[in-house]
Amino acid sequence: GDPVPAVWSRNALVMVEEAERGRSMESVAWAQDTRSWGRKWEEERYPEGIKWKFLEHKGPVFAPPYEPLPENVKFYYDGKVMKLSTKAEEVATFFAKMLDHEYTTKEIFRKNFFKDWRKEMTSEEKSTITNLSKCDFTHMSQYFKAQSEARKQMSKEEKQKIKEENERLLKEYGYCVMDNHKERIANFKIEPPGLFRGRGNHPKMGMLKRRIMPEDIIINCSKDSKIPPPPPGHKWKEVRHDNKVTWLVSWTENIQGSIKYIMLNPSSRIKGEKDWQKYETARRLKKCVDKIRNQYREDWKSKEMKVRQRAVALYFIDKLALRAGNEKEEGETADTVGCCSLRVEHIKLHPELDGQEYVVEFDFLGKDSIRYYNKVPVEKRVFKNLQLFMENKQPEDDLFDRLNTSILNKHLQDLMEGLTAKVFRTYNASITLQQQLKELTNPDDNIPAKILSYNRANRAVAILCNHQRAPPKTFEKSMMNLQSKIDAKKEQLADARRELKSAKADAKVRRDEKSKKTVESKKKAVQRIEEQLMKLEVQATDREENKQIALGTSKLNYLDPRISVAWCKKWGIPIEKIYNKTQREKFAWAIDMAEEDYEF
DNA sequence: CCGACTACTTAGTATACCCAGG
DNA sequence: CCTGGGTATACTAAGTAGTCGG
Repeated sequence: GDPVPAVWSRNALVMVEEAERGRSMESVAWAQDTRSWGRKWEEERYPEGIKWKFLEHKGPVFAPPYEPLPENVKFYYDGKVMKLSTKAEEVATFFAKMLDHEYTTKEIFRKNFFKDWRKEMTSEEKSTITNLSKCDFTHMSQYFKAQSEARKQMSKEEKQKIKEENERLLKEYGYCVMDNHKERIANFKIEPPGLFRGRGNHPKMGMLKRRIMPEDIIINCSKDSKIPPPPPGHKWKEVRHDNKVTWLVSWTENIQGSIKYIMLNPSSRIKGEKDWQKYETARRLKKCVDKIRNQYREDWKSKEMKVRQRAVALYFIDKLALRAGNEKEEGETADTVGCCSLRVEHIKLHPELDGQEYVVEFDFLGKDSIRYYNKVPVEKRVFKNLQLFMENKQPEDDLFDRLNTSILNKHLQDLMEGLTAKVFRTYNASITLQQQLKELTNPDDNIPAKILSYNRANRAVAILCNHQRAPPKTFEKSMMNLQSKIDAKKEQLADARRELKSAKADAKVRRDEKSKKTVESKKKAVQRIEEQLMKLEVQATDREENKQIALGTSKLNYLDPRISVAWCKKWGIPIEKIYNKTQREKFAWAIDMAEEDYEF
């Protein structure tokens, strides 16, 4: 296999040096501690399930306390001014801040909000405020708009002050020490209270997300570390020392009752190693995917219904990169599905469609309520099986009634160690990128054209994984701007060509050095403008093709970064053209280890 | 096998920020 | 120097998948 990337152990030293250059006593102390821990052990492997041996951090940063509105900002009920209690006012401001958003017009949102708001009211408020439609938040809303406007208009000095305060916070709370590394924490700030905004048609939208207090917080750190003190006058819910998990802080959220965590940044050793491992698992799948494909094709003929369903579902997961589709609690979340949870109503069978045989039409809402719509020709056996699965069922019945993700994953585990449904998405995404890069990269292209090819390869993956985005609000406008830039450039080019022509004619007559030189410089100018024009045109194509497709998600989560690094090395593309700073930090391990001949 | 619980990855959108061009 | 538009980052919701106890 591949060697362990040196980047993590090297980073540890770099981080220590950086800390030592810091001015505050605090950071010097940290640096010294870090170094002594660094001596304790060098990058050793841990026994199964152990995630770390030493963990020290400063605890979370809590949301700023509520600041009551100034006296002159009024709330009106039924046309009359009403002074709200602090608690009721705070919740009202959450609604007022969202007044322009479509959410606040939705029936469920309003109902949930009003119900939770009433819980925060005094008994007098409760008896007065009985109808949300009679509540007038517009003055509050205007006040907040003015506030954010004022924030934009702040002087440079004021903005600088805020920036410095954020930096201070980051420096103090944004890092932890895990073993011999000083690591960046991903989300050290606790989520502030507000109104829950689910995606899609979420039954809980508008509910009050309550303020998290120290008493809700579980701290996880090692016994021999400096345990972070709770804010004065408060206590932690619990301090534990569990080195079988990677999180530093957790609390239970009140909307779904699920646990939220504070964890490390993707640049950290613990996340990076896991990421690397993920792609290694996908590469192991590459070695046996043919066998697995043959196997599930055989299983389409099985006598057992359960086996047939499993085999058809796996075919979808493999061919269409569908998600596994865990069961969800009905009524608790938006109604979305993945492969195993598909219902009869989500597919249509067309024995023939647009000249193709055996077409399956998919139409369902997947993760984040993003619509998956696709017409796919399938093999006859798959088609016949689907007909069988749908026999005597209602639209709302499960398509794969004998199957769930746990059954499927158990089966996959037998086919390959560590294989689960999601590995297929990773595998197919990465292999597609590699193939597309081979196919689309033209060795004679210049760098911008090669990058366009890269983006097209990336886009093929995003389409496969159905990574969509709302077209940016400014899309049309920015396209028009770009087009007028292109037009201007074309005119400039025409001018330059005319000038070149006349310079040539001039040189022919004069036949002197000076006019020859002029021709040369005019030639250069034409070339330069041609290049600029081509760059703009490439940009326009790229942007148009990207209108509704999000490239970021696949780049960050599905594409083995070593493929991209190798491609950059092979074609002499600076890595900065492909990965921004954050991405380079996350993929430091890959940048470190991949050579130009890397094969996924 | 099931449901509850837990830990972790993947996801789109809102907002902050920065820099090119007027 | 200012502005606006485009990119980077922050945010947090919504998935996957494992474990455990009955």
